[in-house]
Amino acid sequence: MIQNLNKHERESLHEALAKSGQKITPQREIVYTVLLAQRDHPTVDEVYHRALETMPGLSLATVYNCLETFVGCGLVRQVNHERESTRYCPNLAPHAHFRDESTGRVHDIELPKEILDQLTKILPANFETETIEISFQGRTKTSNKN
Amino acid sequence: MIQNLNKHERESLHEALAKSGQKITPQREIVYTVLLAQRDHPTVDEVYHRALETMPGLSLATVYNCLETFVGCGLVRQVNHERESTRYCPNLAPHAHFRDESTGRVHDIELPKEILDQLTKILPANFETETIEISFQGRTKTSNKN
DNA sequence: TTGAGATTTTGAATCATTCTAAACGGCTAA
DNA sequence: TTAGCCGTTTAGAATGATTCAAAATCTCAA
Ligand SMILES: [Mn+2]
Ligand SMILES: [Mn+2]
Ligand SMILES: [Zn+2]
Ligand SMILES: [Zn+2]
Repeated sequence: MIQNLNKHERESLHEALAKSGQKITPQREIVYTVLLAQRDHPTVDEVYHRALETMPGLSLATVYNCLETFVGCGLVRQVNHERESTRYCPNLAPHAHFRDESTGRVHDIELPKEILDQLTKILPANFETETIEISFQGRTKTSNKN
Repeated sequence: MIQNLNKHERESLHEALAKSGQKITPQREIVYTVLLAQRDHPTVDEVYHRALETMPGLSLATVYNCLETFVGCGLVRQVNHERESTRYCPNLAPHAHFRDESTGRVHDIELPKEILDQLTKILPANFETETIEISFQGRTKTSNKN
C-alpha cells in the first residue's frame, strides 16, 4: 500500500539522523514513510494506525519516539491547533497552516519570504526570534474536494 | 491587593455577558479583575491562585468555567504555545504573541493591520478565515527587566 | 416570596503524552 | 565466536490539564 522511501528520501533521513548521532531503524523508516505518503498532517494515532498496516506489532510508544526524534533533528515539524492532538508535517519549506473547522483538515499555506521579513520587523529590537508560527482557522467555501 | 473593576470595565463585562444571556457573578467579576490586573497571560492555575486571595473557597472548576465563558463571549482570548497549559489574554486588539523560551513569559506584539491584510491575501480564494494566530518563540537579549 | 434556570462546587473521568523498566539488536573488543 | 555496550523498542503505569457529572447554591423575574 505504502511505497518505500526512494534513494533520496532515505538519504535525507539517514543524514538528518546521523547528524545527531542516531541510526536508521525499520520503525523510523516506516514512520517517516507514512509521513511522506500522505501529507495531511496526521496525529500520532493516525501515523500509528497507518504504520501498523506495514509493520504489525509496532508500538504506539515507538511512534511517539520516532516523531520526537524527527522533530529533534529537524526532519519534521509539529503542528498544534488549540488543545487538539499534535499533528506532524514533513514539509520543511516555511509555511503556515490553515485549519478547516468544518472538516478538521489542515492545509499548508505557502509563506512568502517577504511576509516573514515584515513580521520579524514588528518585534522590539531585543527580541530574537527562533521560530514563527502562523495558523489560520476558518472554512473552505463551495464544493471543493481538496 | 487587587483593585476592583472600574465603572467602564464592569460595564463591558456586563455587556459582553448579557449579549449571550449570562449574568455577572462575584466569581466572574473576580476572575475578570485578575485578568485585567496583571496582563501576563496567566494559566488557569495562576488565575485560580490569584483569585483565591480575594475569594477563598473559589473552586478551580469555576475558574475554568468563567474563562470559558469569557472566551465564548469574546471578552478574552486563549493563547496556546506548543502543548503547554492554555493562557488567557484580555487584550482585544489584534496582536501576536512572543514567547520567551528562557523565562517562559509571553509578550503582546502589536500587529499592524497592513500585515494582517497581506496574510489574508496569501490564502486560496475559497478559504474563509475566521481567526489568525501568530506566535513567535525566541529569547530577549541583554539585561532587560521587562 | 417562590420556582425555574443558571451557576458553583466537589470529585471523578478523560485522554494525549510522558515515564519506567525490561527486552531487544547490532556492533566491537577480546 | 563471545561478551558487553549502548541505543532502541516495547508494554504498561503514571501524569496532568481539562472536562464531566451530579448535587448544592444562587439569582431574578413573576
Ligand atoms: Mn496553534
Ligand atoms: Mn501556538
Ligand atoms: Zn504543514
Ligand atoms: Zn495577548
